[in-house]
Amino acid sequence: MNDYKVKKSYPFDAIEPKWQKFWEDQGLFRVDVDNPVSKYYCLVMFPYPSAALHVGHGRNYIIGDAVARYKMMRGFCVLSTMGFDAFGLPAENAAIKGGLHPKVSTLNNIANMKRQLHQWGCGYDWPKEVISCLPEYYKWTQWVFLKLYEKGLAYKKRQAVNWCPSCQTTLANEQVVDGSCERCETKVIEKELEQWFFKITSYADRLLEDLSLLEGWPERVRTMQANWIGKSHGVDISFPVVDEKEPLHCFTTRVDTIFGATYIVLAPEHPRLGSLLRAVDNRAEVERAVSGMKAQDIITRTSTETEKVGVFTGRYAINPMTGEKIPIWVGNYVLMEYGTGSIMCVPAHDERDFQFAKRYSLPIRVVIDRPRDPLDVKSMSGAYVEEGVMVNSGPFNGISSREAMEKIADDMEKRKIGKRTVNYRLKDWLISRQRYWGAPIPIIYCKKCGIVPVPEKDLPVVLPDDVKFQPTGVSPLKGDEGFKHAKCPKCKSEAEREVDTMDTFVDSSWYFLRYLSADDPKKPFDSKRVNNWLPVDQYIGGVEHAILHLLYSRFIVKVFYDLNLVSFKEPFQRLFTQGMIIKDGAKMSKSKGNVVSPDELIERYGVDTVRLYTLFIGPPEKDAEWNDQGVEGAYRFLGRFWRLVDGINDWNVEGKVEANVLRRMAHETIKKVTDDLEGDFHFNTAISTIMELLNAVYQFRPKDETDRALLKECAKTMVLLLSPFTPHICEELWRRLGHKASVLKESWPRYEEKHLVREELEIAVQVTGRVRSRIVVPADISEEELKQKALNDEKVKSWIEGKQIKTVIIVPKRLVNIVI
RNA sequence: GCCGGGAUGGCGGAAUGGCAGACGCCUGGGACUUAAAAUCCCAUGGGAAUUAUAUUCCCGUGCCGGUUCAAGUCCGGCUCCCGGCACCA
Repeated sequence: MNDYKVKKSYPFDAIEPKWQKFWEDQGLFRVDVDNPVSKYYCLVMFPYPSAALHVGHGRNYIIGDAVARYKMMRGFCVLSTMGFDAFGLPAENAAIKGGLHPKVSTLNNIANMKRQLHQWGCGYDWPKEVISCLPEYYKWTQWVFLKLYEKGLAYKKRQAVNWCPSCQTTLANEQVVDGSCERCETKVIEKELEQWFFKITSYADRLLEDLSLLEGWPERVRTMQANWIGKSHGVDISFPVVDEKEPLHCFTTRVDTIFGATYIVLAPEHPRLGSLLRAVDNRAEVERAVSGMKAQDIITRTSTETEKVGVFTGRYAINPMTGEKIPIWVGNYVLMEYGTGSIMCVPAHDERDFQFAKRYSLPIRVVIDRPRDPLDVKSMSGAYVEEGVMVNSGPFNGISSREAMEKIADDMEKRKIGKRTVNYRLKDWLISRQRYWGAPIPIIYCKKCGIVPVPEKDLPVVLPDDVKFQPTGVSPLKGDEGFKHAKCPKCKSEAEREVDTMDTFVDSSWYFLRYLSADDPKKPFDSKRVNNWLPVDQYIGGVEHAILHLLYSRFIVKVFYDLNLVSFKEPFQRLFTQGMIIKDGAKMSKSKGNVVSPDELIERYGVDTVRLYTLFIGPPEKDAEWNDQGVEGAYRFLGRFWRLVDGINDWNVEGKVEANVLRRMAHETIKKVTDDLEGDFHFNTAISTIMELLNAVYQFRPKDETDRALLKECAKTMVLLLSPFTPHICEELWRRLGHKASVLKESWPRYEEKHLVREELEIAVQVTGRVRSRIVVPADISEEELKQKALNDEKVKSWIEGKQIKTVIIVPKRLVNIVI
């Protein structure tokens, strides 16, 4: 920032705090949730408490606040709430590095964020605030766990995790850099831990089906969710194993290619592997290769770029359709998480299998052919994955592969060698975290009674404050004897607590219900209230949450629905995902050092300027580049606006704009702004239309009382239209225009159709698609007259002279195209 | 790699298949001023022709091709960039 003082265009520093206090004192954002009349639940994704908000964060809250204010003016009873997703890894990591206790730093951060939100003029029903790291909240997160446990939807199983042997801790995929721990660079290994899961897979079908109910969601988010769930139909085929009783199961979506299955590949983690290798001579060698594959991370393994590596187990299976003996391999590109962890390989018709077969010289057999251009194995450079005609497939030869898909499945089901199944890519939700700063999982392990849930009356299982944060990576809870010690709720004997905490996504999967009963000590939420208020009318947040958070929230709500706790199937009626704010080509973040602090900007220009620029910067669903000079433009506009409405402007221009044009523009502006707010929240175009209106007003010179009344009407309209975006200046100007009540209590301006009508239109005249002239015609001209007028235009004449006119296309109110 | 999205002047962006570049920024010029700031007005995609200084023409929406009277917009094939990928939230 330059050090000279800018002369203020208007006294924002005096008016902004004044109106913030006014809204707060008047309780304009407080809602009596038991008496909703035309309710509107406007929800912004609650944030993780970071040290200070930058202008990139601001976009989310400013959009939410603009929507809430607009809906209030439309007469809705708007509930707009705020809370904090306060558990999480960064606060704990900071504590380990010698920083403050997570509870202290988190609550400090929350206090600062609340100061900033207030400073931004964002109105919330603060008494309903929720903070997920406080026992009053996480007591009920634990209750959610118990409900899922009762329903059989929470279970324990062994699962491989990324483990750093030096830090003695679990790592997220993002903490693994090139196979090593990001902190100490030790090689990361796979380790199996007993962990808690939520059975989201049993809701896979409903989560997929009900996407069709979500018409108010962006199509891309629905597509991403559908792909994430990844439903596929196929056949589970039993392959008998030579010298074994138990067959191997392979799931395939391409049963039509079964006659071309020339080998089988197992995932390195496949449970049958140990027994299959028992009697194999080079067992040690094979196992070494297998552990090498396990060391690769998932992203590398599934990449088609990564070299497919494998090892032959020395064992064989039987292709149940051909009766052939086919080898069983282990390969890095097969994942235990998907399907059955073993695949039948058809190199001629699957790209990955093709690469693998080439590398290890495994047989390739074409079973689906292209009739026009038959395939030849010797010359194939890749797999043929399209449909075609069956060949080399015994009784199925000659029919189409599509038809064969059904016939072969029927045949296999009849002979009991295969079964049609549905498979999902979606995995169960792993909720265990070996960390301190999260809600403890309410489970007790008793030597006699086994796994015993903590009874509801004993909740919350309180997170002990007095723990040691050490850089060993071991969860502080694990070393806390006082916490670990518990009495079995059933038999009262000595027992141990679960020391893992829950994934923070559990906290955030139900918070929108808690807002309605934030201070209720007896229950997590009130069914009657949530049934009145939900689904959320408008949910607003970052597109980075398009899959996980939204899917988990949908899942938990469906579980509550099944428990008769709520009467709605989906939590969020409409979803808006806003884009990120970019600075110098990268996402704004503290670590990249490209953050723009709102505090300085607010001091210099006032918060309405920052809000206006944030909304004007671009279409809100797209990423946008922050530009400090653009802020200046927003500030200039507000100064112009202020001077006009406050009446101190004595512009001395000729009246270029006529009264009837100005009136029409005013009504067009109301229509455009309203349409933008009712549609996709394109604040940028709404604001630019208001700017055009202001520019026109500056070109208008009132001549008489009628003109002055029109001018005043325009001023009033602009104050109301801008008030959701820049509420402080508008609240102030509204008073100066002589009104007593808050703009929020005012109703949204209406436009009149009769004022939108134009008397004359400018029509473009094209000659074979190129604009050659423009003509002004009466708005009610007939097509024939228009055509004649176009043909007789001087400029047009010179282009069509001596040419034959093929046809004339007329687009009403827009153009005439003369095709020669 | 897989899934989703994007690419338009010097910059952010605007455009129901129908006049590309609204609005804002930057820049240049002018008015006001002792001067500056602020403010107000005008110009502003690139190239060319004419000097009649107003107008005309040509080229332009990441790249290659197609459909159409007409394509930033639709179709096919690429390139590059961004988000998510299950322990960041």
